[in-house]
Amino acid sequence: MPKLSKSEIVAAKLRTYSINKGLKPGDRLPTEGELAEQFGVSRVSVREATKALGFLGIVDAAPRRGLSVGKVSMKRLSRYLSFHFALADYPLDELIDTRIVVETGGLRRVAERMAKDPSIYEQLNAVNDKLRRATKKSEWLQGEVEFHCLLVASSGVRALAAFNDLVQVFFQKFRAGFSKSRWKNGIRGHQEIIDTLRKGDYQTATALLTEHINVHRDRDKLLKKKARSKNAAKSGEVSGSASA
Amino acid sequence: MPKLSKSEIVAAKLRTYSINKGLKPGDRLPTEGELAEQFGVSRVSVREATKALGFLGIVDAAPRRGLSVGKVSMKRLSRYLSFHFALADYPLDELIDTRIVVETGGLRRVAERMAKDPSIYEQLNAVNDKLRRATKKSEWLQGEVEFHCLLVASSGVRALAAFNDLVQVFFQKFRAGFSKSRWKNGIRGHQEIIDTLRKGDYQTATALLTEHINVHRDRDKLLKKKARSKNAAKSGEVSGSASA
DNA sequence: GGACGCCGAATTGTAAGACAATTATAATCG
DNA sequence: CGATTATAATTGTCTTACAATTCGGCGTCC
Repeated sequence: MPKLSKSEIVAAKLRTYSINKGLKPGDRLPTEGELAEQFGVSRVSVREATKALGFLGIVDAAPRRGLSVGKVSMKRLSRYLSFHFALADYPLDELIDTRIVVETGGLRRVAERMAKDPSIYEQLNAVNDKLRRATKKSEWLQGEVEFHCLLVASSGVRALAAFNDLVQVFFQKFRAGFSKSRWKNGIRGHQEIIDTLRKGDYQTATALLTEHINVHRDRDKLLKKKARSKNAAKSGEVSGSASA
Repeated sequence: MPKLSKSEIVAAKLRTYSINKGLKPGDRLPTEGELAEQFGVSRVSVREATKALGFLGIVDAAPRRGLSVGKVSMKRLSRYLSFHFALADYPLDELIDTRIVVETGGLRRVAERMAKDPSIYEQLNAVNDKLRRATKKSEWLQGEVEFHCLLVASSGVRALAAFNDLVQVFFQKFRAGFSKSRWKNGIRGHQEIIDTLRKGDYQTATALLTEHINVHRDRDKLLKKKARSKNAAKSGEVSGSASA
């Protein structure tokens, strides 16, 4: 159990403070100086906490205006996470399992809401259309994530959607090496899924979506096999030191 | 475009630095002092950046060892999702939906793993036994959360478990007013669920668990009806400290 | 009387220096 | 050779100070 630093404690206290006061995005917080006094730490420690939270958009700071509560945006989070993907490896199998649980778990509600509100289908359709028009890989990657996030968000279960945003960000790197023929397959799969949902058949849609996500699992196995045979050839890899 | 603060610039430079050097988790970074000199800023600015990245687990810092590239963990990121939860204040219905999706979503894997490893059943059983011996409400509350967390953790999908831990915490306040007769029912429900899982019948277990969680939904409707007629003042009782 | 600009004060942003806390490495002793 | 202690390097925290930014009011000019 790692000991928490003061700035982390301050961050935690800020959270409970926000909860206690029932603060909503936009509400003002005490100034750094007041927080320092209230928490019994120096302004530096408070700053390290608020600054870190500021990176994530959780708090907003400006001179003279002071601190205020921001809105946590997964976009913001993913900005700082993005460069880390190349380095960190979360086990793909578990990520896929997670995706399947979260995405398929919302499907019944998506179908229900779709029946009441046709615009949900239209939105999903629009994203998939945009995906068809994508030419650059970056466009496609973004659209792919957007589709799956919108799908879960369409369930109306916002907590689930927030978590899913995060998972998608983690997953992004595995999508990177997809060939163009796979794109087309994926887009067809999306269309099948939302069309099936519109008919109210969420069970078939669940099977389709599960298959759609499981494609990555097969791909990963191939990659690993390749890596193994390559590794067998040269087995003396030591990572370089970091100092300049 | 908002002007970037120096610490944000430092964070960005750290990114290009890491990418250029091709660093992997565990690799060492220059010290705060060296970075400050290299980037032409004070150590304070460097610290604000590394601290923020440290919150996310992207960098790891320890005295004498210095800075190193860290491994991003779902658990770590869940801490920031908790801010999201705190600020968003989701209605109970959505939390229940979330719980159902996450907890039932893991059941198939729990059953599979249980077949291979009987100790999983034993552990769940032990927690439920402890629950039977509980006398104080606080004991029961803790045990209840422990059971549901262990259940999801038993699926072996760690990201899902991390998220579930979070949901349980936010759900806890709704459990507070349960009567003792409900306890007994809940414990019987737990037993049924794990016994059914041991038989490998995860589908029946899914139905049982869904029902078990849905009990809270009914209760909430009653409470709301009462609250409407009373139209009482709101009580915001949340106390907490930084958990380790 | 109203719009415009300017000035001052409050607050965050950045800096430098010092010391405490922690821990990896080296030195020492049995 | 192993365990223990000493040392040094590095982060963690505090204090103080000042620069940068911006909000609010005040005065001036039309």
